[in-house]
Amino acid sequence: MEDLLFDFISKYISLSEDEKNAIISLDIFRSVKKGTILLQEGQNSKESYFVLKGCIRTYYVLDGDEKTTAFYTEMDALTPHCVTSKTPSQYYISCIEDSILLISNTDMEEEVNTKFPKFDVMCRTFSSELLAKNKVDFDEFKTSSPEQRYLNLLQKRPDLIQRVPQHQLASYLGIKPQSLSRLKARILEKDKG
Amino acid sequence: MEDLLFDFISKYISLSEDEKNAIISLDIFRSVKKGTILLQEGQNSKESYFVLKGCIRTYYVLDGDEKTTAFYTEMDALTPHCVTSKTPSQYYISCIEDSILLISNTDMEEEVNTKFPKFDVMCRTFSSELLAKNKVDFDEFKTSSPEQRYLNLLQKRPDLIQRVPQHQLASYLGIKPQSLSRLKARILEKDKG
DNA sequence: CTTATTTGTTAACTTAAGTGAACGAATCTA
DNA sequence: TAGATTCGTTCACTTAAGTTAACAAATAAG
Repeated sequence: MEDLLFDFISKYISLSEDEKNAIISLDIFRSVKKGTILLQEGQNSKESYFVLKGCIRTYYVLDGDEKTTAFYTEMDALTPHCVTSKTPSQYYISCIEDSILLISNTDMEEEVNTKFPKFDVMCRTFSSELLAKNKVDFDEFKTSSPEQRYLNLLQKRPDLIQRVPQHQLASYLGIKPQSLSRLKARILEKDKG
Repeated sequence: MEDLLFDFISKYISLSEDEKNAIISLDIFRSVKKGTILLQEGQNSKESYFVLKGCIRTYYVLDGDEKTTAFYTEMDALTPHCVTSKTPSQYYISCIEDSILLISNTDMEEEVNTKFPKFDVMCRTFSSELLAKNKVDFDEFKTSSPEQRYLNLLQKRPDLIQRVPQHQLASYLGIKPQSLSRLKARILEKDKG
């Protein structure tokens, strides 16, 4: 399982065996059961997540119902807003599949970054990459209709549509579950006709 | 005008007079006329922008019409996607008011960051802050209706509604200009009734 | 200053999403 | 495994956004 992480890191920096061992000795790999809530609304947390296997999602509870805003799957990283802002979290994070996560906390990161400065460089690169990606995703969302968003997702993350409950997928697409059902039926009709 | 920048920077790090002078000597302050196109679709650019005064917007041209995705006003920073990805830009950036911008390029930044390591630290902090902010904005967009988005904007960036053309504002809200007009009329009706 | 062009609004009509309810299928859970 | 809950879909109806067109107001161009 560590190999997955090191393969990922190797895209940014190269690590010596010593450095790899140092990371392993941090003991940050965690097996998390489906359904586990990693972060709750109102909570203050210093934990960041990196998904090695499985899927976690972020969601708000507004007027009593859940609004799913993101899914994180293999090789996705998530630093919750509350960690950077140091304010209570506005949203929940839950594990929707049995997963293997890398869970780090801010204090530990500072220590590692001091010990291995190139780690710091990697994180900086990674963060600006994520920012750019997030903006593009936002742009795509803004400039397309629910139907286009669904078709887009079918292209870019076809696995999500299979592995994620439809009602969660619906709010991720910014619509109601009934609208997603209808929209899918509409697309099927078009393909036939 | 430099003071605006240094006030902003002082929120992250403190600068000596020498360091301030070094920044000024980079000669990165630019006056830009309304209507100027800073970046075009298909272009490769290494320039990043920081708005000291005025307003710039990013927009795509899809099926022949403009889709505005963001407005950057005083103290907002923008590193276009093409700069980080090193691929041709998918969108345009234009100046919608006479503005004063700080325009830097990647090469210059590297030089400055080597000379003043604390600058590098600042950028890292700033970038992860922006990422967090961008995610929250995306979440808000996803979880709300066009009308809610408009009301939200009225709260958070009331100036935008005044200074920005309505048809650009409409696509920023993910709707057509006609829908924005209607939506505003609807809100006025409600306030009366 | 006059003419074009762009912009914002309104209106009538079409299309798609929201809402509330119903119902089988899948999935917990005891 | 029996009963309860959750989930996905369908339907009828409501509401709001998309579309096309028209027109006045503001802005730009000559």
